[in-house]
Amino acid sequence: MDGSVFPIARSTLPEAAAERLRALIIEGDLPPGAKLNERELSERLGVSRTPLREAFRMLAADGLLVQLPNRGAQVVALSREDARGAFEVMGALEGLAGELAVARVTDADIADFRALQGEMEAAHAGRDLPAYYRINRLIHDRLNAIAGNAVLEQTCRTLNARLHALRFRSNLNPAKWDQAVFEHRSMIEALAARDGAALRDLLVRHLRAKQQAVLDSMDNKDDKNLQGGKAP
Amino acid sequence: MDGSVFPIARSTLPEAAAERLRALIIEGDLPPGAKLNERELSERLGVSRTPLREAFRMLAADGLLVQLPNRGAQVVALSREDARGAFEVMGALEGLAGELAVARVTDADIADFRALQGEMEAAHAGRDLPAYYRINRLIHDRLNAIAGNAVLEQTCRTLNARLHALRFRSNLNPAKWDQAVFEHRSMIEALAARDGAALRDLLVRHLRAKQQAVLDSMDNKDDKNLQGGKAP
DNA sequence: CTCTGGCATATTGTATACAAAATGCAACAG
DNA sequence: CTGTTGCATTTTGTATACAATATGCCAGAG
Repeated sequence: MDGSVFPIARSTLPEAAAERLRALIIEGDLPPGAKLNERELSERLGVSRTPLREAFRMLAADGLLVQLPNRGAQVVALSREDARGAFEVMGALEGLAGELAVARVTDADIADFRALQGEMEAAHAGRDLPAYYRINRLIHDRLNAIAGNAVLEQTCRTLNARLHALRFRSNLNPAKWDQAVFEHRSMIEALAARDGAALRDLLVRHLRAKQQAVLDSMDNKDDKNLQGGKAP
Repeated sequence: MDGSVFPIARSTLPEAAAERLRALIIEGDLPPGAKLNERELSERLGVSRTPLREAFRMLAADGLLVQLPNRGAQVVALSREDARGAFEVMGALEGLAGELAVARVTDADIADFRALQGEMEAAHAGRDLPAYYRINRLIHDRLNAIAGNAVLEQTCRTLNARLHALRFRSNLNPAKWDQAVFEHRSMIEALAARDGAALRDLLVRHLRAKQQAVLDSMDNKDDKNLQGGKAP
């Protein structure tokens, strides 16, 4: 036997249910504040209440649901403050990822990043927002992977899930989009120069800009009813 | 009715079980790598398997347990790399807390911190390690609270639970203890001076020192068997 | 008309029963 | 003696039944 394991994707029912619910929440199919009826959901998902409840616990731990004793689970309604806080934390984490990545990045990695940056700029030029988001995510995930810190990676993934429901609704305005693409280019240069402090700084600023975009869109009246946030 | 809610501490069985298990794990009563038999544990805790399994999901989300499909749950055995990673993330988070706290800290808060610092130094002088740890935790929690970021606070709390099982075993050597107390004094001065960058830097270094202490103790042969880590 | 109390219903919480999978052991073949 | 196969047992996974709690409605008092 060689050392490599071969974990067959043997997903349990609670995990599968959680994944499905996560998608429904992020997609906006289950809107913020929605109350989740156990019986109804278990029938819709084709599982019994027991594994569904375990799925609830998982999603609650991820911060996607809140569970009130004897009153069931509901989709979390992020307040403006929550969103602000989550982006602040995300900034610190991605900043750390940058610092760590600098110490481990290879020339091959940098070549890959430049290629991804090219794709991103093509998506930007073609005004292909979904492709932009996809590549953007790829780049950030890749950076996290290179950082070589499993705890960091998992924490980021969890936080990202929480933010996705928000970020997808922020209709990136052209000026901010241009700026974001430019920032990405600078980030890759800092990485190539192995300048950890600069990269960290860029990442923190980058996240701060995303935060501002999302907060602005939350202030927008049209979006407000979708969020159901606590703030008046 | 006034706006303040009065949530009667009405804990559900899964929550109570999770809390109890968390204590058992952190206390070392359930050592790293220990396999958790559902039937046996449910009898010991006096609950049925259903709420116990929900407790497992919660603790797994906190990173205190790992659940293998059809093979049950076991207490996580943090590898050296995991511990390193968790401290790195903790450093970034506490650094952020420091930066944020600077913007919101009041003079009254600073007076409180100085008082706590006094207690800490007394504990240090009296070689009262438990008291030191208690006050240390109080100070860090307080800083997080002042930072005013709920997501940050929750993330820190989760990570801390994971690290506690390790930190309690690191037998702080005198030189490092002296150093830690000194660092705390500097931190409070930076806070009083509202110097966010300095405070962040101090916190990151402080965490790095703690990390080193724990990693050293993990390298110590005596502790190794207690950890059951993956690394050889 | 509004508020309170109590009942009927719906929903969540917990225990238990049954199904599926893993584990350990023993018998057997090589 | 070693390794493998199949069975018995144990353990986990899921469904369901029952208990406890919350919710909503209606009647009646003020």
